[in-house]
Amino acid sequence: MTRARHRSPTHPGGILKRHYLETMNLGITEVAEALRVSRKTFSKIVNERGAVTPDMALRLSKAFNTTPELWLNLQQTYDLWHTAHSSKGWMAVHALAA
Amino acid sequence: MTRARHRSPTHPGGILKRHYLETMNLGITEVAEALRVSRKTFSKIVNERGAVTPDMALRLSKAFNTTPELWLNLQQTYDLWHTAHSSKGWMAVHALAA
DNA sequence: ACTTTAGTAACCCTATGGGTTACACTTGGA
DNA sequence: TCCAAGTGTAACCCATAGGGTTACTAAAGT
Repeated sequence: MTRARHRSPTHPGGILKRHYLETMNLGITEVAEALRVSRKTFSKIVNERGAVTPDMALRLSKAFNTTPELWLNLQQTYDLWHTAHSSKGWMAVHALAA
Repeated sequence: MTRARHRSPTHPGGILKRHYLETMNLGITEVAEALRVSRKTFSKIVNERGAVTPDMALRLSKAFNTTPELWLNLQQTYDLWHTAHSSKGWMAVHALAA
C-alpha cells in the first residue's frame, strides 16, 4: 500500500534545479535550448509549476544521460500524493476484492 | 535506460479486463458503480481508449486491494512506449552530461 | 549603462478526462 | 419470441493543462 508521508514528495523540478542545474552550472535558457523546448516550458518545471510529461522525460533522459522513468516516477509520486491529499472521492470506493 | 521492446506494453485496461473483470466475473456497470465513476469512464479504460489517472488509480487500488502505483506504473510504461515511438522531437536533444 | 538570464503574465491552440444523454447491438431469461 | 440488462460509443458540454510566442520586469554580471 501507499506509504504514509507527512510531506509532499520531491517535485522533479527540485531535483533538476539542485542536482543538475546548480551542480553543473547550467542555466535555464541553456538547458531549454538543449532540450529543444521553450524557455517557459522548462522554467515552469524547474520552478515546480509544470509537470514532466512522457515527452519531456525522454528529452531529460537524453540530456542528462538518465532513464526517462526516473523523471516520470518522480512526477508520478508527486502527483499521486497530491491527488490523495486533495480529492477524496476515491475514499468512497468500496472493495470488490478481499 | 529504456529497455527496447518490440511491442506495446500492456495497457492497464487489458489487465483489468483479463485479471479482474473476467476472473472475478464482474461487469463494467458493476465496477463503475463501485468506483463511483460513470460507466463511460470505466469502459474507456477497460477498452484501452482512456488513461488511468492518479484519481482513478486510487479508486482501483481501493476496489481491488492493490497499490495505486500498480496502475500508474502500467499506464506510465504504456504512455512512455507510445510517446517514444510516435514523436521524435526528443531524439534531437543532445547530451549535457556524459 | 548595457546585456544576459529569469520569472511570469497574457493569449492562443489542442488534447484529454469526466459527466450526461441517447442510440444500436448482443445476450440471456421469462 | 420478446424484453430487459449489459455494453460500446457517439455527440455535447465543461474544465484543466501542456506547449508555443511575445513582452514586460527584475536581478545580476561585464
